[in-house]
Amino acid sequence: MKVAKQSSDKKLTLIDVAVAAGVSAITVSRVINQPEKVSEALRQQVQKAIDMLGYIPNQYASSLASSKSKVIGVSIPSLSNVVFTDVLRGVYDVMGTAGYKVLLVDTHYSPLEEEKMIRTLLSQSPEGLIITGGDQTRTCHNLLQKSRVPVVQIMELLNEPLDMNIGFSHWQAGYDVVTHLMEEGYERIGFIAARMDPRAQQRMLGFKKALENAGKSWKNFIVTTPEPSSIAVGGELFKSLLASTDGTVDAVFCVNDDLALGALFESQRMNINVPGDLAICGFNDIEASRFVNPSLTSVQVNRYEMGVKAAEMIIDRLNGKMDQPKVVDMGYQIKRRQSSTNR
Amino acid sequence: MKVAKQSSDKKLTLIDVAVAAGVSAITVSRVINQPEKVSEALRQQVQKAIDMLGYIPNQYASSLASSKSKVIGVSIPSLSNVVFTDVLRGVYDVMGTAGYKVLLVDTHYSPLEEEKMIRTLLSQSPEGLIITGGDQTRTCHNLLQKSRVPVVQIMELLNEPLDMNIGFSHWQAGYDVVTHLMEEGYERIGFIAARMDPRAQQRMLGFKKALENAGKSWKNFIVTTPEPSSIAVGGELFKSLLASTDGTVDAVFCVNDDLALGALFESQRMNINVPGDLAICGFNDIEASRFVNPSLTSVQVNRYEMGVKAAEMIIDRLNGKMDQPKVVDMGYQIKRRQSSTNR
DNA sequence: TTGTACGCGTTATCAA
DNA sequence: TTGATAACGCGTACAA
Repeated sequence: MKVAKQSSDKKLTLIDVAVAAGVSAITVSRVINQPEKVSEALRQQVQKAIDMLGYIPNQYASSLASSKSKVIGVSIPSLSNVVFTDVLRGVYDVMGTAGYKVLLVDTHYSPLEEEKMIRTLLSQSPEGLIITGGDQTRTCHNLLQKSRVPVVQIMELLNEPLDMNIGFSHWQAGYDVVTHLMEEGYERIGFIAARMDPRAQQRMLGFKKALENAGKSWKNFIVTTPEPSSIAVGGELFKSLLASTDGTVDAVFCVNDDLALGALFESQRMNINVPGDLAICGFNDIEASRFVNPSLTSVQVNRYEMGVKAAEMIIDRLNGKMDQPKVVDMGYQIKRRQSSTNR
Repeated sequence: MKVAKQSSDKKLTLIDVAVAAGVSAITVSRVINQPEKVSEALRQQVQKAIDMLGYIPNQYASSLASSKSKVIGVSIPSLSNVVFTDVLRGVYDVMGTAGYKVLLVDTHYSPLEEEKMIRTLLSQSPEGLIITGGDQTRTCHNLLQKSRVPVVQIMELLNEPLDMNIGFSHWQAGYDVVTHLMEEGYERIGFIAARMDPRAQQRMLGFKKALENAGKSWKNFIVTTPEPSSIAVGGELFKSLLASTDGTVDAVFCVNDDLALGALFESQRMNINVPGDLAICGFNDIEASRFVNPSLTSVQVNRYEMGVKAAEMIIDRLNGKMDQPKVVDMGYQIKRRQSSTNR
């Protein structure tokens, strides 16, 4: 026997609302999705029933029927890196107001895990995908291409984007940092990096090339570790660099600001004068870099805006605007601060 | 005319795979979801077809039919606050390995927005929900209760949890910080805070109570702003506090580490000796606090573990383990460092 | 403006 | 172990 208790265990459906409001199911559907197509009177009547019952539409049924998921998949390598969460904020803010849900996955910097995660995302029939960088597995690229879902690859400029692409040249930024240091008169420039993603690799290649172009060797002046980046690791790497260069290094390019802060704090403890005896340069320009003493030279990128733009690129595509550029260079800016100037 | 091209535009379905493998749809379904119920031979045959076609199941159809979404909803106030992303990592790591997808929403610290977001989450038929704190709207609480979805409220201990709850007492932590400062001999203790969420409020109440219990007044010793927290704002608030106390303040309890770093960096620029002339104490114990010079006293909480535990509480519930505790006190620890000791 | 019939892709149920 | 059939809850297409 079917009893229509208000707080029954059964899930509320369109039909329950329809019965309560004395209309048909499709009318309730319209009140929710295309209210302008329902007369004022009925709309209110139905809305009242919806509120009274506390009805919440079943998104699965809706998506299945309409083949519209209103879901955007996002894949980032790490949740604990402000670089990615900054971009995420931009994505969320745009997607949220545009009525899209964001399904976020964390790949832990592993292409294999990323492939698994992207399978997960695809099984949700996302209308768009925002993924980080270009080092996906071959299988993953195939899946993405076959899916025909709009994809934006973010964070770096790629040689062969799958579809759309927004980022900047990490290679050039690395090159420019070294150039800046040399212009400031530093001559023995070291490089420290922790677990390197493809973007960190690019920065390092830019670093090497700049030194080579200046006729310098980087032998013994690069110290890395497979550990993840942190302030602690930055301090350790810095000490290693000092050791491997017999203390002759006079500038350190740190592949990110966490490492740079670690190097700076460590040099403070060692009574090394920054920038007098040593220049330090970071990457990403997190807030602390601007306020620490001495303030830290770093490479600034508009990450939030990158997220916003990536989201907009997806939305434009979904709205049929096919004339938009598929590749966007966000650029970057070297913020010259005390740690590498005023020598 | 229906043609079965391999790279047709039509989406692949179970049936396409079934046809390719020469079995029925339900068998393909079983290969994917309950492989042990299919004979070895058929399983391989079907798996080959799946791989060849690059079939990806439609999660909406699956969820609709099984009324299992394998989705967990998570609601946090901010994506740009490491406090929440730390917890998130724990949630993602556990949920990921348990085969759940995480639908994450950002409420921007607004209960109204949160209500909207939680509606969104509920429309995805989540099997569990992890939400931040207890200041949801009345309507939101009703929705949650009606939904009968397992809910864990995180970050703080609540008087009346909706369901499950994990966190710690921010009030007590605030009280303890002040006690610590007084034990170290500081007597004129100030408090600075930016836009305060309920947890920051609790810390402030603990601060006030501790001063009152010591027979002290906090008049003029509290400076706040509705802006969001940042290092920059920390510096500003610190200067305001100096002004409002005529420079007599000898210790500052900052409601979080960002503000504390701002206060510290600012006092360095003003040549104020920390901890000699001034103690600084933060909250959350982010990594920088441990490494900055002088190192910063702060309140440490195992946020990652909190996320892990919250996820496990949901999963236990889903697995029918009803005997688990519904409230978990994560506790906290005051990390006494240079900024408030060695006076 | 409102309603009817049907299909979306999968799984539960039951039967073979 | 495998398969046929009927849901799942909603939206589309079309009709009234």
